[in-house]
Amino acid sequence: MCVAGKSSTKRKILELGESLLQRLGYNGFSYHHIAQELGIKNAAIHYHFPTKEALGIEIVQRTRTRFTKWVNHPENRVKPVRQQFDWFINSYSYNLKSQHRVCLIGSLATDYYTLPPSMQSVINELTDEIQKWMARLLDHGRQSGVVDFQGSSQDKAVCILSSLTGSLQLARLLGDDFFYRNIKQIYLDLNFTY
Amino acid sequence: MCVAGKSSTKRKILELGESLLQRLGYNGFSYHHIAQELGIKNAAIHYHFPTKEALGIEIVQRTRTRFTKWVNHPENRVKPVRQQFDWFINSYSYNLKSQHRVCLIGSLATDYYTLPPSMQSVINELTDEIQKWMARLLDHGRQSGVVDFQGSSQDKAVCILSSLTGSLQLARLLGDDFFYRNIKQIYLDLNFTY
DNA sequence: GTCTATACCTTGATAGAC
DNA sequence: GTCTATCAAGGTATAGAC
Repeated sequence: MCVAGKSSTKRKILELGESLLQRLGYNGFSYHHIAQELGIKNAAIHYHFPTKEALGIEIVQRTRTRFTKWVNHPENRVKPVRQQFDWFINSYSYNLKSQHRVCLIGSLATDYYTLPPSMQSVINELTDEIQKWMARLLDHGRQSGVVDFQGSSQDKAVCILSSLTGSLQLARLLGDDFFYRNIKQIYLDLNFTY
Repeated sequence: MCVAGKSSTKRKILELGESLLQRLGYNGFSYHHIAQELGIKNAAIHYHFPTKEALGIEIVQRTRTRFTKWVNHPENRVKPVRQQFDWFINSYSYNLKSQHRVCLIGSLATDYYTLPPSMQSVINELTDEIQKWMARLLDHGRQSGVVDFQGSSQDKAVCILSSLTGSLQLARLLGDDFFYRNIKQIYLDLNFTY
């Protein structure tokens, strides 16, 4: 037992599960993958997560908690738009560098209609939260003259989030450069003043 | 037997397989799905496609053939840039309208590391061909003054392809409007002169 | 070309000992 | 918390009759 948070094993399962989910897809990884890599048995995982669904939900909620915490942290809320934007972009670059993971949302989106409804719900909420945050950030940036672009902030946010999701996936087929080209173009099209 | 092309059943399997692949992912559909929906038995599918890998490859190659044929057709090659671009965009809209399919490439990209190497190859080739075509189209469009954008044609192509791939997926979570907002923004950012 | 029957494997999940 | 043992279900694939 671990008083302050999850037991070591539980945390390891969550982290590896997240990695596998992003590397192989929800239907592409199994408890066996986890068991083998952690040197434990199938049943041990079921002790921490009774069902695969339960594991999946906690993986998503963990990501959401991380995002919400960062975004709402007083220190970060007052950061320049550029810095907040960079932080978000970097989280995608991190995925690319970590064995070419695709983003959690994209991974679950392609498997969406094979997922239990409970998982569909949590991934919806996460995505909605990110979308709204990005639209607000762009709007704020434009009003303060830091960025410039055509159209509504929401449409621009949609476009950027989509291309981040997609480029992480296509980079698997066409090479890392595909992702970095996309990033470059995104920054170019935002006309940052500094 | 069917002299001019595939037997009726084989074609039905291919079409349904493509649909299932784009709706449920490569690891999310099985021969049982196909058998049930077509009212045939498991073994009948194996007669036409000895392995799932063989089926997957032919689905991808069919898509590639369709693309190559359209793009290289003399009639289409001389079409205005705008019309060629619209055709491509519409093929994505069609996926959205067809039970929220994601694009074939995006679907296989998330499952990429669980796929047999032979499938990885064909999907790579398809994607590369599309990417190059799009870059050429944008380049041609800019030189003839039909579109205007910042940066290289290749980077812009990467950005557009990525966002199309991603928005089709995220529209499953956040609604069809997500996809259409992306389309709107893409056109806006290209500054078509007509 | 399609069927029945079946082999074999992987998967998610449970029971009960330690 | 972790193990052994086991299960039922579902997956791909094959053999052979029709």
